[in-house]
Amino acid sequence: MRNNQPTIWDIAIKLNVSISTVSRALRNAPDINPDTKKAVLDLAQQLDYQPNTTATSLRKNKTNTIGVIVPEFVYAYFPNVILGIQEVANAADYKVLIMQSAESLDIEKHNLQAMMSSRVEGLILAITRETNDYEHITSAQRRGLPIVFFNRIVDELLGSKVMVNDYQGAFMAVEHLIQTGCRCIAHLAGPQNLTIGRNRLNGYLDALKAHNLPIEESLIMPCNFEEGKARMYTQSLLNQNNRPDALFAVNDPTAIEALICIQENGISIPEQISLVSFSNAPHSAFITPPMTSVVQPLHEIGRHAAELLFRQLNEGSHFMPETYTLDTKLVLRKSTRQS
Amino acid sequence: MRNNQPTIWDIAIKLNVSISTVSRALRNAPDINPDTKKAVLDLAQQLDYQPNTTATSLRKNKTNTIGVIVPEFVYAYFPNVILGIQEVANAADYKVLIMQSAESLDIEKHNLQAMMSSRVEGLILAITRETNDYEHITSAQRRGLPIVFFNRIVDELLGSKVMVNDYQGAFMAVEHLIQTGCRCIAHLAGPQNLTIGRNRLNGYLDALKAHNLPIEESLIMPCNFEEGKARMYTQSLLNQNNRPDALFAVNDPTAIEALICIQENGISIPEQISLVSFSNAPHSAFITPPMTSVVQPLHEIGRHAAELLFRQLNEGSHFMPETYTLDTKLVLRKSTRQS
DNA sequence: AACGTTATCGGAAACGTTGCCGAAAATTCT
DNA sequence: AGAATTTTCGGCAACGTTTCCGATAACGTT
Repeated sequence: MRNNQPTIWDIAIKLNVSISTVSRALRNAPDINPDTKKAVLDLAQQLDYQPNTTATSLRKNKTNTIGVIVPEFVYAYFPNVILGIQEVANAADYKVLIMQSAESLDIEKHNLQAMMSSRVEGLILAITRETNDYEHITSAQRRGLPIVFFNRIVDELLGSKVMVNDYQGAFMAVEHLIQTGCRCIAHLAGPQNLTIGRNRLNGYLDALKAHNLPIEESLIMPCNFEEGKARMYTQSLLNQNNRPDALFAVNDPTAIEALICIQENGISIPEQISLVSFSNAPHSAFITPPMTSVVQPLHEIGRHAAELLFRQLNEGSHFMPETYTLDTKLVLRKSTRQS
Repeated sequence: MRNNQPTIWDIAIKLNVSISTVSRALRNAPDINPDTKKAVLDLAQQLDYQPNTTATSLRKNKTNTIGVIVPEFVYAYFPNVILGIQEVANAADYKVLIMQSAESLDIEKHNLQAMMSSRVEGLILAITRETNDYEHITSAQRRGLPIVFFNRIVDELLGSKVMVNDYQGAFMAVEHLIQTGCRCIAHLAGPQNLTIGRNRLNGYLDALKAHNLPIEESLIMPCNFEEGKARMYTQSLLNQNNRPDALFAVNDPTAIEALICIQENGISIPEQISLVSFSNAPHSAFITPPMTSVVQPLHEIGRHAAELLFRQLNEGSHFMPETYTLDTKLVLRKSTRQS
């Protein structure tokens, strides 16, 4: 009932040749008579023959598949990166196996096992926010699995990495807030085990220092990408005696939560509080108000990650991991004041 | 360099048993000594053995993989549906192979071939807006590939289908516009070869009729999901002598384009023009102004599609295709007037 | 005419796994 | 004790493909 697809064997008996000959005809083998080759190709076309990739994979010990594991993809960030990945993978005739870890370490481990079991030739990985134990990852690497990391990056892990200039982006964002008159700037921060979280925090801190503004620990909120945290911390910031006049959010989901909270409190943006986000959700331009945002080149992140992975696949063991840092730019919209 | 993963053969020689015994131990075969089974499992664990799924697939003629082809996934709709699909697929221990057709028939055909070549056991498919030739699809079905359609549905194709109550949703939306005082309601329509386009148009038409409003052909714009069309047609609507006082958009991307165009023309929503969309992008609530929208249960669409597919896989040839229609609801926000 | 060369092909093993079948060993029954 | 049964295991073929190796036939060379 399934499995009614023709095989090279079907072609072989129908043409009264051996399966070796059919196989030779279907690839571009040299030692084959042009006539028999044509006959095979014609019949293959007529039967709509599709080579069984599982058989080919097994025989050649090569699956032509790369894996992608992301924490989620309901927000625009990861789908857009994946788009870039698929672009270069398809061009290289590779399939892409996509899995979601749902920000759960257990699911990430499980996904990684499934990837290993599927014998993906390489992996592009953004770890979960709760991944603080890397044994499953290093073990896969010891097995010889090339891994390219992006977005969620930790120093402890070796391998190629694609990141954006988080520090510079954060610095620009906060500097913009200062230049538009904000003096009490809070940061809704990301996980500090991830460079993305640390670098954005450092950009925030250094921008304050560069402009001789004091650093208040109480203005740095550990939202950690966790749903609901940003909303909670924003509320507590709004309740503080010296209410901040600006918020710098570590990413879009965090910023959206803050936005909702601020609006629920009837506080106007940007008159009373400025808000700047870090990401590039296409809808940033349409939310109320249009959000000033540090923009990342999402497709390029995906493309570069995939290209690094394929370089590693091709160059083999003497490939040295590379870290690619892409620039960000600050797009001014209506959630911050005019300078 | 790759392929350094242990096989059952490695386990077999190390324990001085046959590979059959190892195989029996690893699955839950009955005829095996508990002691040797334990020895095998222990060693497998120690070696971090992962079964080679390509070998298993080839041997069992079963890939434990389903395919998903969608036109795009940068907008929130498809990622959310895929989430639902992955949920039930993972629970059934199936992998999900995801491809994008980028609204291109050629790519869709190419993707379908790749799916066949990968021997996916079933497919969940939303065709492109330009798919008007179904030979590649029916041919796959004749081969025995179960296909479940969603979102982009045409009557000509047989198979299970998951849709939402487009007619009812459109009717509610337009009725709401009428009840809030709109009298000249335009429709930014979808492709008429798709039921999604036709049903939403029919809901629009019948709502007008039910309230004794005239139907103007010039108010029905064939945007057809094509990028830029909605913007262009909205502009031409705004230039008309009797400018419409409401727009009903066939989906979110279309509505967003209309929104931009309206705002660029300095026309206020909803005072001068009401706007209602059909979809459930999570950001609908945050755009300027928050958009009144016909909401679809995205996860449920994915879940039902996957469940229908698995039922077909399990029940085999005597499964009769089913069409599942999910209800929509109208969420009132600020892009339409208060009634 | 005998030889070497080339073009073209078939046989067979292999990739890692499963599952049937039969064999040996261990157990139970008479 | 011998027979019958059960438990446990190994051998082997198979899934569809690739690829090495050797065989055959046709050709050209002396």
